[in-house]
Amino acid sequence: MYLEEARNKLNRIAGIKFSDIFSEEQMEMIIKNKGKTGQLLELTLGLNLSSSNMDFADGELKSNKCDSNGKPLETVFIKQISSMIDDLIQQKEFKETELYSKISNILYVPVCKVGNPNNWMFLPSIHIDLNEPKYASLYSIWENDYYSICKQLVEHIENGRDGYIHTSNGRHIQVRSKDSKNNGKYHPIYSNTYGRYISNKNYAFYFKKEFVYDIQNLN
DNA sequence: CATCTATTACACTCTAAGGT
DNA sequence: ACCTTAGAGTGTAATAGATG
Repeated sequence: MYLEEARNKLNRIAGIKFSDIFSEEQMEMIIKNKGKTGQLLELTLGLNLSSSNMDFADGELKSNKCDSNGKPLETVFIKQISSMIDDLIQQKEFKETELYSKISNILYVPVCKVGNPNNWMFLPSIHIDLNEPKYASLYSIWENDYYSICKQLVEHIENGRDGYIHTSNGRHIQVRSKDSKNNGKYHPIYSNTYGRYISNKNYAFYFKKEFVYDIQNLN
């Protein structure tokens, strides 16, 4: 499915409260399972859940918790970094990274989660196509963020007191820890470049709230 | 310096994919 | 067929930072 098709579908259900879109059973899952809303959105748009890198044939779906005005209440998760850690350490060309392909064409969907889950709703989406002239400023921010973060990670590894990576920030993009325990253990990241573990747990790319504020101002 | 707010690190659930 | 891992989604406690 292409992003545009999903955008049309989404905008037909934007503003309708969840209890009028989802079944009682689905509503129960939304309350119990913290990650369910994004998955139900994918299913409602006609996507299949998968762990492939991209949601659409030509782009990515990103939903985020916000208030009734669309003000973001959380950072936006992008992807884990363990699979591309050596690309980051070696500062691979931004346009050739999995990160770029993931964020170069985004359908951003704010999800208003105020009060009773029955009254939650999707808000109108924002389509961010980095090739559009109006988003040229975003491209340079993200490119700068990417190389800045790469350098910060290397700095942590080579000169930090523990030799491990730590939270690294750009203007819009951030790398910070994101992992869970399995049998009491995290999932450390191993670097082939250094031939050793460079973290004690997994880390991920996130968009900071500034990203949302900026794309809202551009629209 | 006490209190409020934002950020950071960690926690949790589910699914697909891949190995045995 | 079963188990493990990675990746998608989130929530929240504790800390750091801002503010009166």
